[in-house]
Amino acid sequence: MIYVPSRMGQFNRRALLRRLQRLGVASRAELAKSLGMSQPTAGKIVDELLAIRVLEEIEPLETAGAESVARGRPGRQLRLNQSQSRLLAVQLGLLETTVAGLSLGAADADVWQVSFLLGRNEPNPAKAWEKQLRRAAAKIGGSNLLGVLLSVPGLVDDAQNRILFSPNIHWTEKADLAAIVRSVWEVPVLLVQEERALALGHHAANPDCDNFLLVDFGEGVGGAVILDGKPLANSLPISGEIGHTPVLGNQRRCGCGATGCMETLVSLRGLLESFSQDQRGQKTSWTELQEYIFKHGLPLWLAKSLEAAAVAIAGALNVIGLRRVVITGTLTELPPVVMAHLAQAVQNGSMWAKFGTVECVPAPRRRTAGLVAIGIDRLVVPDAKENEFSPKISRRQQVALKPKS
Amino acid sequence: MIYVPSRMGQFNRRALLRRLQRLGVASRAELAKSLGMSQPTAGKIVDELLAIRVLEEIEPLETAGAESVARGRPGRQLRLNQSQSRLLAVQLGLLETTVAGLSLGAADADVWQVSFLLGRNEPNPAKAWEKQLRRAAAKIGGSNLLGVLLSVPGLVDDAQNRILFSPNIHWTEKADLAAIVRSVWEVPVLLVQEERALALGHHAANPDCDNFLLVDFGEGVGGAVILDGKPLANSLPISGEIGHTPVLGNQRRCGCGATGCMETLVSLRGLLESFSQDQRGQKTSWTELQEYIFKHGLPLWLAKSLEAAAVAIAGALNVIGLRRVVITGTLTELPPVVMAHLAQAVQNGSMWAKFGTVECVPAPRRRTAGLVAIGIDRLVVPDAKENEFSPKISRRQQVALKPKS
DNA sequence: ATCATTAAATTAAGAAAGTTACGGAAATGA
DNA sequence: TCATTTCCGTAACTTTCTTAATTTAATGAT
Repeated sequence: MIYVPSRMGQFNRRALLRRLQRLGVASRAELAKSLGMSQPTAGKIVDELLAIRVLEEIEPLETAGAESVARGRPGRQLRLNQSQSRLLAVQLGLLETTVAGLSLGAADADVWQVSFLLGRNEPNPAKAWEKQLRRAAAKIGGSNLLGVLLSVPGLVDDAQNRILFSPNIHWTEKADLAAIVRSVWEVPVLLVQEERALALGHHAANPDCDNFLLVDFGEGVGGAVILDGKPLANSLPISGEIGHTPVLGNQRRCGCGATGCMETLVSLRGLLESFSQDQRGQKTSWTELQEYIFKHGLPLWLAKSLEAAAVAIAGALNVIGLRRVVITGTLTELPPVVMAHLAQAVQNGSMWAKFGTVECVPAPRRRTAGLVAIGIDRLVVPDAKENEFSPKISRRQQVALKPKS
Repeated sequence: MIYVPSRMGQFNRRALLRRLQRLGVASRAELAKSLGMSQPTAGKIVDELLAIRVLEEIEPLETAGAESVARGRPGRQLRLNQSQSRLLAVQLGLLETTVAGLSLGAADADVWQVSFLLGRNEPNPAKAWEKQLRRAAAKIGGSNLLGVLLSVPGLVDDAQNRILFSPNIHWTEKADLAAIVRSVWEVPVLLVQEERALALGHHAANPDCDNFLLVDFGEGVGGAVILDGKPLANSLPISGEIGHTPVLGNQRRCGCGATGCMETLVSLRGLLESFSQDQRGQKTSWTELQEYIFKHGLPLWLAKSLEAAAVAIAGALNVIGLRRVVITGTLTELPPVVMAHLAQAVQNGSMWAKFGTVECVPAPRRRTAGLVAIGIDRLVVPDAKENEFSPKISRRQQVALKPKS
């Protein structure tokens, strides 16, 4: 009744969840062996997670499909609970907001259940958004939820769980989005930077790909870094803003207020602007650009723009020490020659290329998978962060917060 | 006799050492409070570190200078042992190698005790180096050593404790430097990337500066990142190679084999080359450049070169999420207008500048302090790395390594 | 059919490293 | 001289891990 430490081994618990997410299906014994922990420990953690319905046991019938030449007692196979939507994903877009229920085992491509639009000239956008969100909530329901993951473009201040800066959706900077969402569902809410979700989604889909830089091309250009399977983040709220790396000689004004940002060249709008200029000011569209490249190959302006992007990417690779770039978004919709040119330019600027290969590959956006990964990491395991500098941090505080006896 | 876990709380031990290094002098109670651990725990760790002479207690006489208005029993003040050289630092330079004994409490500017040169055209440089090193060892001695820290330029593969690539000192790539040094002193040897040592040294001297990018200008241009007080490093051996970020439009060949690297413009040689070109091919020297800038202000070519460097720096800041750059080396020896221009250019390209200030400050090189920090972290606390993914990693292996009973 | 074999899961016992609680030690000030 | 305050160490206890032993559930051979 005196000593109230943090809950039993969150590290091990989190590690086990991550490993199970990676393996898909595994028995207690497999988990224990692959994590290097003892069977009793893995067993206890599994029991606890089963009790709160985060995991589920699979009937042996389901897996009987695989021919099993096992010798001893077969392990009871486990997986993340897929039977229930325990998480809700909300994606805030430029105009459209989409909402979906997600099971912990979900790792599919993005499938949204409900969506709504917000008028551009809404007088009170925060209020309007909340109203629409309530309507969506009524449609979707959501019982037994662990929490809501809110994917947002722009800078997210993790510590404050607020949006710091959003050049395209300014009203979100003032509004407390997390509070609004919490008022609707009354469960924990996490704001997640869009690109971070994408990067974690890619990681979930490619578990062996543990270190990479993801760059997403769309309205803007944003990035996120995964290091040893975990997002690169520090105590400062900004990261991954690769789109705002300046490009020497570029004079375009950026939405962020600066001049010469890389994204003014290779964002959707930037590309179309360049294309239009190249076509003597004619109005142009995305499909026209696709066709143009398909017919005439890579125009000079695009090659230059890609090289500018590659410089920023290669710089990031060199400083952080990476050898893999994952590209998502609009750029992957253009003919392959575009990605090829970008990849070559990245290769040319990358230190790693001198010792091996530097990969630069396109990939689909897997926002929901990334949100689920974050949800599992931050919502399933009850207790909060554990800082290496004070491993047993906040025990004292916990005593104060929830006194026992 | 069955359960042989990793030694008692390396995390806490390391944390306590780091904190003491930061505080300089502290009592057990102060350490416990500032780390958030209980007094008995801090006391036990301190006792153990005193026993192996890593810490020492200070006679109250020494500290009596400070007027103490303390109320209760005064704490027994502790500090890192300064009475003995427990670490040896070896700095491998382009031609010169320098060796120094360091006490754990040392945090002064670099003071080397012995140095020797290696001829440029040595037929067997590794052998010659070893011979010279033995002679230096005879001079310096070194008893009761915890280990040797070897600062090297170029890419270090931490996992292998080997040099991967060194454009200027190629022979080190083939030779196993760690083995050579170990054959001389017969204690653990750690290879440390030069810039990482500098960054940790800056951190040791400025404990409140927990997140920054350090860029060192010299023969080449290298960098290192400190995140939350710890060097940014992942499982891949390369990082901090900011000097090899390509610069759009730059056609100079770099020692690394690529074309257009930023360091071809702002390294010592790069600056002099540009200066010489600007002076119509006249041969020039560093002091002449200093005087020229002092007299005529910033020449256009230098402004352009600085802006190119700033782009690479700003890109790194934006991606990693930093707001502070520390500049060391040759660039800080030029008139202040140089740093001012660089700082302004970094500011212009940095995302953080939109929410607050971005610092870009010169600083002295503090190699030894950084090496001591690494030594304390990796040599004093016996057991090796602890991975979050398998918190109890290698316990089983330890049983195999040192069986008890 | 029964039993040995094998591997998974559980139970039991114990070690490590933390915690709180308490008491003695060493200073100051009334 | 004594009350007060703070530091430090000891004792008892808690959590969470471990190893070791046992039980359970399957396969294959006699």
